[in-house]
Amino acid sequence: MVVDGLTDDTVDRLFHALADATRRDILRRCVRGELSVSRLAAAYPMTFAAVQKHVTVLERAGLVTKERRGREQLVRTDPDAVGRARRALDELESAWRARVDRMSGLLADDAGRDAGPAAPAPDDRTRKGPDR
Amino acid sequence: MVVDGLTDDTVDRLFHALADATRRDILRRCVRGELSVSRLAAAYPMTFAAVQKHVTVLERAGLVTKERRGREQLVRTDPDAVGRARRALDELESAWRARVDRMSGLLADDAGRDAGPAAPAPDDRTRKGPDR
DNA sequence: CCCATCTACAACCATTTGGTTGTACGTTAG
DNA sequence: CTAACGTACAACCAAATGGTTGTAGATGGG
Repeated sequence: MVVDGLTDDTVDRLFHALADATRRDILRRCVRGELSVSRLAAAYPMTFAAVQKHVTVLERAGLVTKERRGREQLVRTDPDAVGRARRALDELESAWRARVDRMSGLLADDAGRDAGPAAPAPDDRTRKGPDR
Repeated sequence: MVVDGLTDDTVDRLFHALADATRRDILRRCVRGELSVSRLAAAYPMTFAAVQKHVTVLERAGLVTKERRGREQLVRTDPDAVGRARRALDELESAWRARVDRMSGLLADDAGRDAGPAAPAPDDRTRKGPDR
């Protein structure tokens, strides 16, 4: 399942990184000027190491970049990253809108609707999506 | 951290549900006409129970609704759900754009830039985001 | 009625996650 | 040089995740 140059794994990491309030907060904080990890860590009720891990997750998702300055490591959110998240969402939504539009046509003959599924999902057991 | 009526928990569940290729695939499949869970399960190399769990995750994230028809349970993706995901992303991005714009002003006096952080993150240790 | 189908749910297991502590290493300030 | 700071990383732990099997309750077809 690769659509727009975004691998399944990429999207997995992206959404997984976003699925945590602390990490989302780090993202918000690190756009208002890059912060060192230790300064960041001081803002949360957890250890430096824990925050460090969160930053790593964000980094592997491509949401954030680290840049060393002297002894500290500055974290900055990647502005393009949100774009990538949005594209992943768009990729999902495009399937949406197309089928929904097509469906609205099918909904016209509402009589035969409870005879069976509107679209018989033509031979879908061809082992498509999940490559995990 | 509640901004647009979207709780942290809500957003957590939303993104977590999206952070799995199988679940995203289920979403794509269930917009082209609602499918029963068993029919859905036949499309994946895993047990019915496993797929059932995935559907539950999607349901608790509000991405999908189940509707009983006879002995089968039809799964349909909620069209508004993507909107909610997008809003969550927007909420993140708005912080972005605002600060980035403000930052571009600060970047003008590039001389003093390596003396310290551009924005001193004014008293950020006020215990904001993470309620986990 | 009986049987096959679809669903629900509990119990279990391996792996991952999110957190901790502890140790080691480079860098800067005094 | 030495001490303090910022970081990296390993080891460990509890809880959640993603999967399995097994059992049991509704429902529809013959």
